[in-house]
Amino acid sequence: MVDHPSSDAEAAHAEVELSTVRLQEVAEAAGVSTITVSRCINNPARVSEKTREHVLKIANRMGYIPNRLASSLASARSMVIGVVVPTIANPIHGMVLQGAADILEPAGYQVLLGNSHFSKQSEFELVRTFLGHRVDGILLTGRDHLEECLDLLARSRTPMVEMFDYNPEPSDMAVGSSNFDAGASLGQYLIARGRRQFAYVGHTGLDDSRMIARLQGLIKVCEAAGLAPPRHYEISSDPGTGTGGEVVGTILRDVPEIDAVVFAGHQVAVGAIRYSVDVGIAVPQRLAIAGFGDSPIAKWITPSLTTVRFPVRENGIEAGKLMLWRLQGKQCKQRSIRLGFEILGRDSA
Amino acid sequence: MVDHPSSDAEAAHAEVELSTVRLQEVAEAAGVSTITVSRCINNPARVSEKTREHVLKIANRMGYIPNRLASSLASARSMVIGVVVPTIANPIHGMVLQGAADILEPAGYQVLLGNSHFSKQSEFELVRTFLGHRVDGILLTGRDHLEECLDLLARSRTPMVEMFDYNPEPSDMAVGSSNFDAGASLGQYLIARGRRQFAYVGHTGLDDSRMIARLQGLIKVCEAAGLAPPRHYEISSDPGTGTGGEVVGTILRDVPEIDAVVFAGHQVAVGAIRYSVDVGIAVPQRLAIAGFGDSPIAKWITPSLTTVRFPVRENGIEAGKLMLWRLQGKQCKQRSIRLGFEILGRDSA
DNA sequence: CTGTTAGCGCATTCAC
DNA sequence: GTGAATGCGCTAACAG
Repeated sequence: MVDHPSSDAEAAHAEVELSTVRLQEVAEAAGVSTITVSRCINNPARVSEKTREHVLKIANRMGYIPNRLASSLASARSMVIGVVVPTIANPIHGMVLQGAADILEPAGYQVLLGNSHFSKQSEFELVRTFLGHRVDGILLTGRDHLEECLDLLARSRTPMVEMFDYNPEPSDMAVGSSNFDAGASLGQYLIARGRRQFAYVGHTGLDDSRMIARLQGLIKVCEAAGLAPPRHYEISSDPGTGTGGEVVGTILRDVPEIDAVVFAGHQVAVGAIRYSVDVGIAVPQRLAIAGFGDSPIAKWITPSLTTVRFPVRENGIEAGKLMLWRLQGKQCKQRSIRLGFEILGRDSA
Repeated sequence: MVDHPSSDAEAAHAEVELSTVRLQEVAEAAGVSTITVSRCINNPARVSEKTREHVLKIANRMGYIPNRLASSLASARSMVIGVVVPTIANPIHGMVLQGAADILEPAGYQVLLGNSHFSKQSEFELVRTFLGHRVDGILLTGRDHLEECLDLLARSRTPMVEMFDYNPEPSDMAVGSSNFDAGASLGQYLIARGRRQFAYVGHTGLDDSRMIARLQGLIKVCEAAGLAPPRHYEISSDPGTGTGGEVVGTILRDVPEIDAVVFAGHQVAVGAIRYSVDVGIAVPQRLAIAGFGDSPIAKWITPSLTTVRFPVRENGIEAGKLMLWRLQGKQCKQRSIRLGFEILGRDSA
């Protein structure tokens, strides 16, 4: 082994070294300028086929991995999209995220993840962090955000999509089903089947406007039908764990006239069915139980859960598409996409 | 309004402008050097309390958001951790991810997400992408990876944790339960309860070593007990959808002697229970059904599913902790953490 | 405790 | 089709 300063020949063998090969080293090894190497990777059309092949072969052999930090800094495009979900432990949001990632990743974008834990304040801080990373776009869950957060977003001119709730006048873009309408439809369904006295069970401490919108829809149809407004209960269990169904016991003890309980989610509704069966509350004869959101368990529990199905994955997909359109300058399409929902009338109500 | 070139006074009012305030502008407005502002943010202890307060107040008022691309480039630390999961639509991996994020985010790290879709090749490409982003660490799912992938990881000297499978000799770090042992234990449990002829149902086209390890554990105990090895079936349904349970019909038609079916997952196992009940296969009298992984549905279906519970969220948490330790230079702890599992003997087997 | 100098690795803008 | 100069915004290392 001769001990000489690094030469082109050596550089070409650097594949066994650290993957800290720089653009410049590739350029030297290939006998071209740095910008040519850059173009071979980002703008192949603007380089002759011959040089391109030559350069790419060398880059490959050297194990060159472009430094996207430097690239993003210089070009002001990070190819990263920040996504804020309340939690990924809940499969619903996992699927939204999956939908968005399935659109964005093939387009060359990476997803930077943030969990708001259902807190608008945390959401705001995540947005700040994302802007620090100079993300090219941001996906938020729901339509209810801190004003400062929307302000910041607007001033930074970062494209933003609100997912999972219909919003006809989004601050930027939005996609989702109307949770108000979903609540109203479910209420109508129950009323049509003879229910007269409702309870609604939400979750304490969660900044989740969707759950509130569902209740408001329910309230509206109660009013319209001349019924008493639903009694509002809140439980502190984490939605998604499926615990907290025992609340139906409390409800019936409080207000025995109640003949229908609507849960803000579906997991807890299933838990409530299970609890009711265990303690001998006849579902649906004595008590109707319904929820929002669907899953295999909702279908397979006995009695099966009457619930509202939302096109979950589509939310992420459409949000991703909206974002891509904007990023590619095609601002032609609508800014707000309304998705539907479906009342799944099963055995529990 | 006077039209004059930007002055310090104006800069201090820039909060209504774009959030493209630079460190230098803050420095000028505060009458200090850029490095001092930098230190106020990243190393407050090395600045006098007086200047710090002064500078931070101004930075705040100007709506300054540090550019982490530039920061990362200059400091060679991105404060980003790349995480590869097969899919986030599956709550199991969602919870692992959640556990990891819950540890990493409070420590100031952001999670860059990648979906491998159960493909080792995709995993490799994601790792490349992550390295391009100069992530400070990488979390992978499972212990089976492309050799080139591990090579690249090692050469880049990027800390890495393999999650969700026990690996006594990880290429870097690892955390998880032994899926082999889990398969063996479940097998023993079933054998002890009189089962003699097994079938195992996996999923086609998935690079998932965990599912294979479970089968191998099962094979071992069958051998040890002098039983025929389990018949191996594969279904093409996406695990997590819960579809594909009809396979038990095929199995019993093929090999009527089979008295126990073990599913690689739990969703499909529940689907199989549901199917069996529907078509009149007596569970567990005629056929035992068991799976891996737990969820409310597994407990609430009738008959309830005998399955193996893994400490899912702990996987993510411990992986996050291992990563943090490494990142903070505390290499004292073990490189591999073994988590346990629990056979949940319920009604289906 | 604070400032100066010198990059980090790449892409943009203009030349040729 | 290719290259040279310049800067993206920040921090490391050293100086004072």
